[in-house]
Amino acid sequence: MRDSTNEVLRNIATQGPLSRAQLARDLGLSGPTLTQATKYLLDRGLITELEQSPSTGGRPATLLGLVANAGQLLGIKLAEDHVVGVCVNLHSEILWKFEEPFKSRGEAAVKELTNLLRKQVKRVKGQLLGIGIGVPGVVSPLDSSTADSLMLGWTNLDVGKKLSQELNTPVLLENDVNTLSITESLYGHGRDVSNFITITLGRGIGMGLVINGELYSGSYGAGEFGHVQAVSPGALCECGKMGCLETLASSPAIHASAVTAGYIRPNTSISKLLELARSDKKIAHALFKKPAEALGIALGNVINVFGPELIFISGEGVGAWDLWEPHFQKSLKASVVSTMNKFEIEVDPWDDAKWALGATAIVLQASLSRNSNINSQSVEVKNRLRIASASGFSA
Amino acid sequence: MRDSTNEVLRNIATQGPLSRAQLARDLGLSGPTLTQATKYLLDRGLITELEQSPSTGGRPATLLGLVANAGQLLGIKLAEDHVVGVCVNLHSEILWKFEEPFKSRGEAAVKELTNLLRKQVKRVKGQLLGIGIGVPGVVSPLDSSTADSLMLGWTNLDVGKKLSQELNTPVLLENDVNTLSITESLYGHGRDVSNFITITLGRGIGMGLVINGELYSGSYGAGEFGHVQAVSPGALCECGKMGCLETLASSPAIHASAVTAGYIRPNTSISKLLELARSDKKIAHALFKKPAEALGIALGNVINVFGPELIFISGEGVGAWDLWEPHFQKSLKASVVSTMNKFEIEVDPWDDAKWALGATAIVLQASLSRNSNINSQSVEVKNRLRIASASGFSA
DNA sequence: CTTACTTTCTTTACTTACTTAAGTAAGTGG
DNA sequence: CCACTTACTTAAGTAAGTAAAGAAAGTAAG
Repeated sequence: MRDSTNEVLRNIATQGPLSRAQLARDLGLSGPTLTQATKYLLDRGLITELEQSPSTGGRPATLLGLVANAGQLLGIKLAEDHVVGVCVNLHSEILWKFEEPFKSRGEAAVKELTNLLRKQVKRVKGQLLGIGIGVPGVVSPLDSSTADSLMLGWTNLDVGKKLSQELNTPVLLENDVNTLSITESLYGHGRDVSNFITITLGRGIGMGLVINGELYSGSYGAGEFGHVQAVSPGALCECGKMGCLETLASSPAIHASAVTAGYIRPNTSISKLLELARSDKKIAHALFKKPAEALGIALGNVINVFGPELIFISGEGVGAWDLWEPHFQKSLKASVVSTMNKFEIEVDPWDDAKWALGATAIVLQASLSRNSNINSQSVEVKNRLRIASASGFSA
Repeated sequence: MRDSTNEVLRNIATQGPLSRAQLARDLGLSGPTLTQATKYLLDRGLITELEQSPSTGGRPATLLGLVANAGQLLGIKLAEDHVVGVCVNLHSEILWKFEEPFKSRGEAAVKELTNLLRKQVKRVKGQLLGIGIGVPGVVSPLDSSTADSLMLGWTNLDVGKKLSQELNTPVLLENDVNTLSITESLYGHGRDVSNFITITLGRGIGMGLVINGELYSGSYGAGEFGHVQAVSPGALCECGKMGCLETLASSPAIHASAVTAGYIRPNTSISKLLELARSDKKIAHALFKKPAEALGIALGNVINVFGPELIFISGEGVGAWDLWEPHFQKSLKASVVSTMNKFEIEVDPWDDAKWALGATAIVLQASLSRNSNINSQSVEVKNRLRIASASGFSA
């Protein structure tokens, strides 16, 4: 297959329906090359001709769009006690969702997950391209298979390989914040931005980095934003260090500080705590000023080094963003050097299914990306997309 | 010209003499392709056949090396009151050096620099590929021509274009810390490392980032490490913010704190100050503990986010590294998360000519890099290297 | 000193992935 | 109706790679 075919598919998938002429301009290719590439994709049923766009003085362009049912993807979000998942088509339209209890700790975890997913895989009608799993922890960038996660109680656990063998389907793991970053980079505002940062607030504080349009994974991992030192001397973090940002600004930390101050009892829920804070400005100030300032300074420092165009803020913690924002904005402004003060901030309302949706994006990314032939799983996903129509299932 | 030809030239330039067979293995190309590519480069006099490497059981390999005199480069380091420069051949051997007084402030600065460089350009025998200039400040990544520098008193000054027109030679500007990073990435320990960080200590505190083997310049610049917030509330920095790392750990800041403490008088030199600190442990402790700890924490936080393999520490300030190190190492260790604690640190002794040498590296980089066709200057440098032998000057 | 083997490099013939050139298709505006 | 524009197709050619085969230049063993 031609190099360009992949680029064409990628552009149609991410930008929506496009004409051949437009694709040629975007990709810097000649007309004939596009005729060739699109013929290949049309033959295989991956794309289809749609309506014509109105003429601009000459022959009107025929738009080409992705065939939604040429493939389906499963996206999973793992938590300590449950699993959320979605099945989507190539338009990233959710076909169905599921949520099941799951114990991530203990010997039987992988087996339980296997059985749970086997049920879901059976429900898929058509070509299943692969399963993407978002993990709250560190995933090896080499194989997208082994995971370390404090939250799940996993140390160097090769989940992906086992699942993939048992289910006979490509399985790709990725850090859950990174899946969110890829979603933004494929579909969100990050689509036409080459350098941006995603941060997530919640039980932990995470960061995903997109550099030159690609997810950055560092040499030994990246984006351990929750464990930058924010206060000195500070409290002991579960990572073993002192004064991490998480000890100050994670939701458990804020909850704990409210308990210590006597505003709530230890078993009061987070939502009750937020209600209380919204009803009493003094309490809001006492609970959120320090964390929000620490977050602003820490993020400002990353911006000074990284010079991004865009910052996404997400995670379950953004439900309380109104309480963070004033202090955060002030300290962020004060810590960023003036030449870099041009970035935009986008706060994304949090949604449980969105994370699972993000996990499907890593599979799609693998099938579309230029340089994702690193591991066997990605290659297999690509192959499945190519031969989709050959197996004769498509609508 | 083939895509591979550039890769071949790049590998020979950076790795030293190599055989065709070795290059084929390194680049993942077939024998015929290498025969073709090397024939092109040999015809043009850019490379030459050297001695044969001893046989390993078969036909011995013929080594191919860069022809030193196929091109020459000028590298300049600008300071507020003087200019240091070197002329090197393609082996990066220094042919001659110069140092001249120069007033960076005022209307006449560019004209003075032009005249000063014109003299040097005339001294070059052979093909001058281009002039690289390291600037203590921010250089626009778009054109490698306009510079902002507090230290030189320049705001948005388009130096490169004017010099290039007057001297009829490609001129590339780059931040001086970045030139150092490129030097490490081309010739130094950073050669086989894809993600590393360079920091410099001195009048300011700088940072260069190499990501995926390429210099990272951010969307609005990058590496403003001297202006991350290290202390709150902190002293006013010349950048207008409060509590920047530079207000604590730059050499003027340390000097000032020694004056305030009454150890020295305002006009005592830095070297006298270091003598004093080395003779009295208490003074060393009082002057260097806080800055070194702040540096350790700030760097640790960057490491947590970027996960690099290697850290270079350089700049005129490393002359006092023995005084920084103990406090620095301790706080760095304490702030980096355990999974990323695998990086190495290399402290580079500082040398005035090395910075100028670094400036030549950006020109060489432009002629060798895969994707440096962004601006006209880089393209011109490439052309000059290609047609070098055609003009019939070579040895 | 021949013979067998290894490794390096070159030549030839082919493939792939594009291109340019020329023409067809289908609209617009005078 | 006819010139003009824009979109797409067909045909032929080119650039840059590959694979296969062989020549060149060494080592190792009998």
